[in-house]
Amino acid sequence: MPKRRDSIESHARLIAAAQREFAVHGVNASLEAIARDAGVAIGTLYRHFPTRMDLLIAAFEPRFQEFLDGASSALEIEDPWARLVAYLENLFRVQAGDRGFNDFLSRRFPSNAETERIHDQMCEQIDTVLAQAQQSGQARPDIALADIVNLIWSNGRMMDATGTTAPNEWRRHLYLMLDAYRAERAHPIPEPPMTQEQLYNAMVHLGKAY
Amino acid sequence: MPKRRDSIESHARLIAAAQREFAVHGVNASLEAIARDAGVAIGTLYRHFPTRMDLLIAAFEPRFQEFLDGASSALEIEDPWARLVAYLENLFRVQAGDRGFNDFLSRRFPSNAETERIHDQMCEQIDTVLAQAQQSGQARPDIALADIVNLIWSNGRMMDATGTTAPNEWRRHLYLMLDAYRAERAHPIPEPPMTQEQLYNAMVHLGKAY
DNA sequence: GAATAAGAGGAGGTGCCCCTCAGGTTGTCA
DNA sequence: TGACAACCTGAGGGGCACCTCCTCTTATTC
Repeated sequence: MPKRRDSIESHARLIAAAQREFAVHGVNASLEAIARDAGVAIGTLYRHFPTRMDLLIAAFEPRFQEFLDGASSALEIEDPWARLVAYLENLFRVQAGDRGFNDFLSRRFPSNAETERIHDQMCEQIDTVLAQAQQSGQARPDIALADIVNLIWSNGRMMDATGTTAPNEWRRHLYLMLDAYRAERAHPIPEPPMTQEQLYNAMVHLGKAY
Repeated sequence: MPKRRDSIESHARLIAAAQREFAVHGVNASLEAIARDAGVAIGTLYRHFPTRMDLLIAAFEPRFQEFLDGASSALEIEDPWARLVAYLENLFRVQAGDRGFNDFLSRRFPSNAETERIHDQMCEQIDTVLAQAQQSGQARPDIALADIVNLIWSNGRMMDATGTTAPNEWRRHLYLMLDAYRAERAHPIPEPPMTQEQLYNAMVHLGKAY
């Protein structure tokens, strides 16, 4: 918590700039560009946020809250299928147009306990909502968490391509995929889903940008 | 067409190295890394391939042939749905494990007439195969070329994440999506597909790497 | 209003990449 | 075998990004 007035201001400007830059360029956005955008020197950025992760967490905290609020509402829905749909719609809505937040949800950062906790929590929640829809016979039994994460990944790539020109395309993609998830439309899938371990490693691997 | 023996050899080594590097790092792979991998100096690379695009075309030519051969076989299948499935399975099989070729198919390079022709041809083919499966009542009528391209994009991101650790995951994803494409008991999708123009722009935009 | 500690600035070292070009090398052909 | 054109090399300039650290500035406090 900084004390000096100018320090507080720099802090706020940096967070705002980071949100803008991460939203457009993803979590690997240039820190120098963020400092420029905030109107402060690069040294000031590093004074406030020694690592990229510090800045990421500060920038996405409100967005993650937004996600949690929406998730709570969704989880109150009675019907398991409708609950799954609402949960996923909320999950993707908060990502829409924010390339960085999608990156953030797509990956794992093993060296950071705080984000690991967030991800564990989210994965567990998705797992539960999905399992309930499967138990009710509405969702096909042969899909898994990994398939949902795959959908998150796809969404990121769609943003890379469409930028801001097709801002609702995520919703089309989601509803199309939901039709694939329905039990009554299911046909056998020739490959098993990724194991938990494969999924985890893949989410980490995504961080080693290529 | 180079004449000197050493030149021919350099040429071949460069193409081989480019195939390896593009496969792992995508079409933006470092040209210096390719030269290193080929065991030639960077100047030699530029002598043989003045632009990145020249190298891309040389590197992917055989892979594209492979695709065309598989596509021909698929197109001979009688049943329109089975034809669509075979066509897509071939399309994704040739991309599997080659991040660069996926990039190549995912994008448009408006400044290069040769690749534009290739892409036009491919889009037209997909459009036809899809339309036939729709006319036969097997594929739902509310999907379009853009949805298939979306699947190509998704595939690329899956490769980013899984690398070589889950080499058959593309097949799972494809078959899941095929279930979404089936006409029987399809549910309405709340958003329209991208227009041809939006799709084209998105494919170009993907090139402006972020 | 002066002292001070916290903050801001930004030059500069390092690393990676793009691309060019001057000068040395070598395969080929007469 | 000698001459030459084609070829190869790699240093180096320009860009961008990361990150550090020394210097200067300034809000605050007494």
